[in-house]
Amino acid sequence: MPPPSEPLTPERILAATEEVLRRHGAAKANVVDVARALGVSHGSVYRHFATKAELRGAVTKRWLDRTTALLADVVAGSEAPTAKLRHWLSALFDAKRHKAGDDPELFATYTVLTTEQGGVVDAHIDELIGQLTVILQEGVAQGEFAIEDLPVTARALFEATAHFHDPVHAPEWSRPDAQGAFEAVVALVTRGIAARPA
Amino acid sequence: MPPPSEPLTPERILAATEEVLRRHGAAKANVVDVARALGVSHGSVYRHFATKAELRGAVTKRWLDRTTALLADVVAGSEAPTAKLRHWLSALFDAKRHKAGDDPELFATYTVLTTEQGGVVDAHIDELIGQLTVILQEGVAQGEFAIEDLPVTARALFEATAHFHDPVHAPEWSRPDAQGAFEAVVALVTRGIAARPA
DNA sequence: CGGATGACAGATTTCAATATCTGTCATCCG
DNA sequence: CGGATGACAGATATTGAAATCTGTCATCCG
Repeated sequence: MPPPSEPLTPERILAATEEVLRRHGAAKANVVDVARALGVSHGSVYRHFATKAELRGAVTKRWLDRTTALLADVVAGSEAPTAKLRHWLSALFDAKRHKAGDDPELFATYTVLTTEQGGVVDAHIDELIGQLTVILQEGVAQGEFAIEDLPVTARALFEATAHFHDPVHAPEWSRPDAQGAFEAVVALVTRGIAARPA
Repeated sequence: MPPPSEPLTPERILAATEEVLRRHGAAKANVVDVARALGVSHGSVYRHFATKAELRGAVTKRWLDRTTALLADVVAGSEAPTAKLRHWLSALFDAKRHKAGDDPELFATYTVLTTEQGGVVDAHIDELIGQLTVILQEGVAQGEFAIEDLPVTARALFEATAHFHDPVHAPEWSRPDAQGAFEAVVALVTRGIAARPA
């Protein structure tokens, strides 16, 4: 067992945990394996994360935050509000669909993680709805959207498109008509918030 | 074992199966118990249903058809299209919410059944979307709705409201803000199909 | 003779013994 | 002395032998 060449940081532990999850799946990934991958005893891992659940929660947050960051770029862009909203929803659907389709095993692993880490997911969802709120706010300011209650509408938009981002619906994302169904829902909700021509 | 007082019909078998499912749950319900409840041998049950899966599928269909029938009354009513659409969506959400909330164990049982009986559920969904299509059709005819592709929009409406009828979202139906969230989504999609004032 | 029966084989589930894992902490090491 | 270690107790998961269930069919009964 070679001594660790670098100091043991939460960051290194998270990277190793991701790797163990990728290799062994959610059910068989355990703390001892993570420690072994790092060349330390499992007691050392517990110095940085109080429980296995906390460790898994941190990895889950990391995974979700990658999508949040991706979408933040869309929010920060300079498109017109309607285009930006469509872009944001497409980017969300695309990101999820690719995660699910490109590596189904890994996606299944993270589906288990998100299911057990409800709080982390709730925070992630709140962040996404926050991004939506920003886009809607811009649209109202520029006269493209007519919205009474911004936070409520942002949440409604998110829930109305759940079919295309909630992992429980992942099996349906690979259907041939998924893209068409997505566009139909986007068209529906987009019209739902559009300001009527003055 | 008293001889059956009435002839053994699919109908009687289904009623007995429902009862066994209610008593024992989806995991422990078995064909022998159904037969015992009817006072016959399990071989006799297999004369009417080829497999256990077929029997469970038939019970599942029955359960789903009760909701379909309920909603058909709304479709057959004489409300104005927008009101009828809201009424139909409310009735669907209410029916599901009550099934889930009033008897959680039974709901869990049928959740297992619907999960394993994908085809039966798909047919049920197609029926519901058919009902939606009728309402939308009326709305277009009466000038309340502006819709390009009727079947596609009907499906989009159904998917946009999935949060409030898909059993995978049942845990969220008992949240205090569920009704408000529902109304927000309904408002959103209703505006999305409304004809613009001429 | 048409329909019900129950013994049966193979598939599935249950259960308890066994093995592994989580989380703690007294001890060790640089 | 701060951080790593690994032995340990209780919790959780695995395993395989035993029990139950599904689906068939030769036989029986009215």
